[in-house]
Amino acid sequence: MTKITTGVRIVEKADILFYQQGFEHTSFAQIAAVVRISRGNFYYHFKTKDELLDAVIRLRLSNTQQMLDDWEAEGNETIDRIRCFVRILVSNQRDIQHFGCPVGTLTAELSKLNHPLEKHANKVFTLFHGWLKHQFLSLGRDDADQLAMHLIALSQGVATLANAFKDEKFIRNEEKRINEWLDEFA
Amino acid sequence: MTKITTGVRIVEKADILFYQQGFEHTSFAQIAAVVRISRGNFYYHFKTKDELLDAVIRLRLSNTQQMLDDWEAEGNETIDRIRCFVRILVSNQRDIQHFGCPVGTLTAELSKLNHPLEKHANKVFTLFHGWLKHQFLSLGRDDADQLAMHLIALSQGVATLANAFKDEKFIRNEEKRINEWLDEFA
DNA sequence: CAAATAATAGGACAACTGTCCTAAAAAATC
DNA sequence: GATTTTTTAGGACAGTTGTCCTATTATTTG
Repeated sequence: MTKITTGVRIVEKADILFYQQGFEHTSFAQIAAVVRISRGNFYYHFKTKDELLDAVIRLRLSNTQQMLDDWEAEGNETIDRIRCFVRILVSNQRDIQHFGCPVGTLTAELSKLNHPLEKHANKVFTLFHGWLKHQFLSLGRDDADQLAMHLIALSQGVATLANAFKDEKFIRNEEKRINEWLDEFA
Repeated sequence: MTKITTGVRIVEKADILFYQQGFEHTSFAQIAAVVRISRGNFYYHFKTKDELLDAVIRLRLSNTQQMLDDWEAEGNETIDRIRCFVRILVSNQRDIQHFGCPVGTLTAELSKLNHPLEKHANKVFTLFHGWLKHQFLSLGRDDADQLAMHLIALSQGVATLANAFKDEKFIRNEEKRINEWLDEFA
């Protein structure tokens, strides 16, 4: 049982708050309150807000990579691996309705802020894209690149509308539609 | 030639800045500087930032309705009317790459802020949805509601990824894909 | 032209932001 | 147990935020 350092706890809480409230709208004071440290102590762990954001993005990259590796290791058929990706929409349905997709909303926010870490945040998208492309290539598709982009775009759109309309049925409908589309590749 | 009042100019500039920089990240001071009025004078036109946001949303609703009415009046076939909607992605390509979709990004931001005007902003989506549903109904589809949602979701996803990857070709690819999908209904 | 209304400018206000300093407490090391 | 290093708390700092007040200038109305 390894001890969880304060630095890690800060990043984990910041990760959640950035997702639920947005990066800019989340203040040091609020994170400090949630982590239960003083604002002054914050500076010891992270000198700037961007430094903290960088750590949050690295955490997300690591978590995403881990998830993709797990899907790869489960020993499913390729097409079912892709369905794992689609299933995120359903299993994270509640959060998505409340806060949208964590990847899409962060990159959108950083884009508007002209934030230097925008490209860094986009790497999460690149991770998904590389993995999906690899799957479609395994299915012998030479348009794997486009197919991967298309599938990510689809799920992004579903997340955006689910967040706007808070409609549970909509996600189910779209999941079904996507899976039917995937049947063509099986 | 009707005179453009200062109040209207404020709303128009705020509309642009909210789109390019986000609602929260845009300050009164900045809008005042762009409109070339003093910060003090701002209070005469809009008492609170939410009041200004409300006006911006009403402007967007009005502009959107106008655009939909124009598409309706152009006398095209129904399927080509729907293609008008798809074409926004291409004709607004540059802005979308820089700032994403104005509708999707605003609703996403307001959702994270838990802002009371979130539902008001969502009405722009409802406008598009109602119009698209009507078009699909004209094509005799009894799943017009779902089809309209699906098409909006698609374009939202395309906008999100185009913004993240700044990829011009991607939008073209997806436009083509959507139009091929629409061919089935012709 | 005079009176009333509309519009503007400049600044005050408290609250909050990210950042940073310093002194004290806790923990680890020797 | 003494010393060094790590971690913490509290507060200061200048800058910005949305909001609001008041005095002055334009414009319209009678």
